Amino acid sequence: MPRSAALNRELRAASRGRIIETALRLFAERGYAATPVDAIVSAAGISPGLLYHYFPSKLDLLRAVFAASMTDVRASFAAADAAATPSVRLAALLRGAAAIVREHRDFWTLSYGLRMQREAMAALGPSLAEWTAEIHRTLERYLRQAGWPDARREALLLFAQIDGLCQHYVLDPERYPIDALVARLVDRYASPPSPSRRPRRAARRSDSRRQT
Amino acid sequence: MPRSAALNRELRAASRGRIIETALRLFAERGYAATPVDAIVSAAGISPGLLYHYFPSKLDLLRAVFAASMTDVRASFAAADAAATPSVRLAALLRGAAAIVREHRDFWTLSYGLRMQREAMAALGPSLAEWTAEIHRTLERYLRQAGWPDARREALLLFAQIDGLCQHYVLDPERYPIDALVARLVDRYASPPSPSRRPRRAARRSDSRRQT
Amino acid sequence: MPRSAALNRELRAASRGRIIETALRLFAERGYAATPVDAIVSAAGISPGLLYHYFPSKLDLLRAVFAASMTDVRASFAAADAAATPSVRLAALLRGAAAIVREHRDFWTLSYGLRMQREAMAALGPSLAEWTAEIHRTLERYLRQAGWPDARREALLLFAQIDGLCQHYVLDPERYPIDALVARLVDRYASPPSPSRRPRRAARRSDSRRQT
Amino acid sequence: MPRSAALNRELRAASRGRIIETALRLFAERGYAATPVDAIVSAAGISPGLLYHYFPSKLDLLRAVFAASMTDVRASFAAADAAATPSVRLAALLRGAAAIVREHRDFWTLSYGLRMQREAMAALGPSLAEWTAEIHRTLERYLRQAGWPDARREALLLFAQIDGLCQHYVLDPERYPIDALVARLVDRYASPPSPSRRPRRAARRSDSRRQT
DNA sequence: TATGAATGAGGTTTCATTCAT
DNA sequence: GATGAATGAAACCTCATTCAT
Repeated sequence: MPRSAALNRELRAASRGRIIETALRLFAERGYAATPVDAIVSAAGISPGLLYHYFPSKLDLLRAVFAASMTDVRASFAAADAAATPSVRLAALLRGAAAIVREHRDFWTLSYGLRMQREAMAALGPSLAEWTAEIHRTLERYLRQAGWPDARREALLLFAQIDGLCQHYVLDPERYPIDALVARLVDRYASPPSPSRRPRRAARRSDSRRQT
Repeated sequence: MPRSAALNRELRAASRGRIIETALRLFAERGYAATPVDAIVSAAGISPGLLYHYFPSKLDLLRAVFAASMTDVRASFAAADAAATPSVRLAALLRGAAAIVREHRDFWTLSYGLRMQREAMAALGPSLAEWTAEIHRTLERYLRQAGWPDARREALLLFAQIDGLCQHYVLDPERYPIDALVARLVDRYASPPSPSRRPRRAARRSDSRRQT
Repeated sequence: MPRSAALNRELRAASRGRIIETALRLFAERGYAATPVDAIVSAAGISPGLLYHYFPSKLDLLRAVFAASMTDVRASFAAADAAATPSVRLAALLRGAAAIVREHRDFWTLSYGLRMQREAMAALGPSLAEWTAEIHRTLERYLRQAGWPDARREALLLFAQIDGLCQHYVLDPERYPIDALVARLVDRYASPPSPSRRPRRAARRSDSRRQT
Repeated sequence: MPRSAALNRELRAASRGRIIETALRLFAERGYAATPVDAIVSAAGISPGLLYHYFPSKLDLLRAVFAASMTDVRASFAAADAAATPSVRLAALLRGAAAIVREHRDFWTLSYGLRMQREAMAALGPSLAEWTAEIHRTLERYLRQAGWPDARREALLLFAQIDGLCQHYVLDPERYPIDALVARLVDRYASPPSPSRRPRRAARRSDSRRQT
């Protein structure tokens, strides 16, 4: 009976989904290590057995939580990449970051809380670290394409700033004016600094002109 | 006859100090919740009883760890405040942040890992949150005194950037070029943007007209 | 498919019951404070986790032990109250006390061992103290109805005597002749002292006069 | 220097005494098993080392506490024994029991709390049990000498009653009218029951006449 | 698919006791 | 005689996980 199989698939997906959502919420609130499986189980209104039916261990549940959120995150960044010009892409990336952090607040809370812990990160696999590196490379590329001098360092500075903004937003989402701040950032990075302010870098200025 | 009071003081200070140091290191490495008291105890080479002789609970130990590090942190910021002119103060603050994060890497690792967790922060008391607010106010004051427009938001941007830099440094202290990045920041914030730069936006507006 | 609800109920009742029984026995033997939870756990042949699955703490287990026994105790006293005449009721109450203490020896051992400790009693709640007061009121009522003068004090005396008997029985159940003693008490309290007996004291007074 | 030796003896006695007093008070309040040595130590204002200098273990301290109080208790009963006639001796014993329990409330609280626990009693040695048996024998002797029929059982009844009274007093010393109740008991046991009420015991009555 | 009773290793904490001085 | 830092076994309790149904 194909119908019952389909129904089963739906049930599975629903249950899995609910567990992941609940786990994400609680992990974000209390931290991964400080959240008992029982807390997730009772918040999700299921039995411990069921959770272990879907996830072999608490750590695997954490991995699933990450995987689920990362899919969305990657999609957003891919969208930014589709924009026409470098500076538009950069603006899209910055605005996208703000949008993502607002939509996936719990995920970022969890990530920020976890990323300082070597062991946990190792257990999560290299995906998060790789993603971080990728963001940095992307920023660097955008900045270079937009004509910024020393794009590597500039990317590090900008990445730190975005990361800080997102984190401060997540810490106080009600009051932190992330949109206004991102708007100002977008404005500031709309074009590379005018050469007149940095006489030292006259040489480089000519470089960037050539690239244009 | 009992041990002399001075010797007792020394013994106490030594034990307390060793416990706090060890706890800070392990909390930073594995996270507070994921670090068993026994791990601290055996790393410090003492008995569990002694730890509880000095600290009523694991949470109190965490508080003591914070208190110990915050003393140093405050001292460093106070030093920055002593500089003569606003822009020198700002530079001192930025450089001081980098210095502190390098000297107290474990402390910042721990703080960054913990600050996302409501419960833990509540248990730690308002001191950390207050300190954050104070940093922001200080930054805002320095920027305003240095003649920056919209100092409040500028302070938020700058704070986010410093925070991000420190965090990225802490994540990869061997390779992250924090000094170079802070130097660039100092340079960038050495003087407020000259009003003459504003026309750049006007220029762009005419650009977009052309595109239309 | 999950176990049937009925089977679960049985399992629960069986486990809870066995834990309570075992706890009562060990608490009686060694005292509440001197009985490790592990001793109960291994005597009951279960895991520590299961005990805490049913009782949130050792103190709650103690409360449950009390609640379980008090149910029986109350039932017995209620039965005595159903007798027809005051003196029969009194006799029933006295005999009932002896019966109860024999059937619930461990419970009384535990109570007698615990009731001297302010903290423990406070933690157990007012139920035991209230029950004591109730016994006294009941005794007083029976005695008054049976025509005893100064029933209040007489009730205190009688209560003290019953309590002492029960306690001495519990201390040496093999040899203490509680039934014979209660029989004599019943006999003695079968009817109030006849006013005609008072002259005995008058007689003695005249005796002493002769001696003078 | 004999002076310093004498001084030492005084210091010893004072320290020992203070520890015993404090221990008695705390053991009575919280129970022996539930009272940490540290509680005694800090209540007595001394160091743990000093306590162990005087008493090899917590149990030995308990033994010392018992020994100290039992000395007083025995003295009081010896005094009762010195009275001239049996009925006066009985009255003296009853009043003495009330007096002792009032003066040594903590001791009785402790004893009553402990005597239900086999292990603890065994560790305390046979002295308490022996003393109990002795009281019973003494009561029996007094009653027999005063002409009571079936003195053995009567002694058990009376002992139970005294014990109950003392215990109820100890449970609520502010309000329990122990003196009035003991007075009534004394009155009741001033002379054996008049034979007219118990025709069965006519034979014995003639015995008592002969003794008069 | 789903339940929930049950496990047991290990977590935090307590506490009787020791020992250098 | 006296101190108090230090010990370590054991106490209470938690929590990730299993398993019969």
